[in-house]
Amino acid sequence: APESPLSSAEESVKSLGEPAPQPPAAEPSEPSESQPGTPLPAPGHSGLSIQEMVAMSPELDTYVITKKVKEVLTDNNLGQRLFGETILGLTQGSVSDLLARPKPWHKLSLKGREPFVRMQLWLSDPRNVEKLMDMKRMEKKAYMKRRHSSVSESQPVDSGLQGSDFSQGGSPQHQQLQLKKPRVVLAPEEKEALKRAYQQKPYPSPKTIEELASQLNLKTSTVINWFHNYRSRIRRELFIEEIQAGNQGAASEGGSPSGRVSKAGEGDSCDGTESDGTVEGRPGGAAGLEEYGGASEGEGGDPKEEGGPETPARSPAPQDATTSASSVPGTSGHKGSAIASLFSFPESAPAATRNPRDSSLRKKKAANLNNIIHRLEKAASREEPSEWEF
DNA sequence: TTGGAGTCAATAGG
DNA sequence: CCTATTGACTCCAA
Repeated sequence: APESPLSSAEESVKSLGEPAPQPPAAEPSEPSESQPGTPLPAPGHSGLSIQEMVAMSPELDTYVITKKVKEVLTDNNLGQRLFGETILGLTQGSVSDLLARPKPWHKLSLKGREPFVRMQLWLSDPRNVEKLMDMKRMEKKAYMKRRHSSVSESQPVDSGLQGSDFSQGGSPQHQQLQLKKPRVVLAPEEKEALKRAYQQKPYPSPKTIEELASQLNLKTSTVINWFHNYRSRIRRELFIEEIQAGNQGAASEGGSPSGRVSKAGEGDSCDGTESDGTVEGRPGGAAGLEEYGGASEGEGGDPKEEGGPETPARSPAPQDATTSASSVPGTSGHKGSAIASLFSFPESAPAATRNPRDSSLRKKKAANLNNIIHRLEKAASREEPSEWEF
């Protein structure tokens, strides 16, 4: 068997500065980066680059796509690493995240949509699994080979120094100095404290951050990063609930028990001691305490409905969950233009009516509200307040 | 500069 | 091995 003639390029991606050639045995050390150079070298056939396809891609149902991908991968014992590296050009962790918490299409940036377009393309490739399995075999073969040579090398019970083995490729990486930054791991209590601080003030001032840092004995940058990450991840959970809400009737064929994404939990603000009773099950009704710490207040509390910070109204076109057959239906009139496969979700849209928001997630929305408030205050204190257009 | 979006990559569990 | 989590980084836009 020759080998995979597949879109080859697919992986030659990242060419520059990447240790792509083979699984790193020795670390490539410094992460430096040369410039991106060719962003996406893997257009595959049919001319246009992925970016172009992303640009003209119709709205895709990220939830359905990831669901399908997960199914195919697990059914065939293909790992996220392999899939990510060869098909998406992403690392395992990123793939895991993407598959577990896909953001709705309309909330994704152009860049963020790329992986989904690639997934859709992959799903519509009749030989996708076959190709990946080939890759898998090739990797194993390479691994075996490598292992062998190294074994034979270490066999000689020589005395003396252990010659550092050179990973071929001859990068000069020398001693890495173990200055590899140990990776901060926040203790559960520290996280608790930070979460508590977040509930009071999702957007702490530099001063507050400094205080938190010193109180918790953390670097300022760590606290800053934590807030960035936490906000970002909270936001994402909101998106997910949004998707699930819209994608109710998911009764696909036998199989996926559709894992609940709920996680919730969170201790309440005041005093740590998780008073939490046995809140079992669902994202149960959380007490929606939403008082923002200090700062302004005295709102003329009108129970106003909160409006999403953005995208006032949208019509995600609820796709039917059970999207069968990935292959492109009749559409294929033309010489396999890859784009066609992006339009493979013909089914008419059931156009369901948005049902009232579910309960729960109150807390999260509160944080979101804080977000808005924060911006308003910020705007107010700055230059001419005049227009608060939203 | 600040915040958001995407990712990476180390690491914790299976 | 594999997958999930998560602190840190890179890019970008305002």
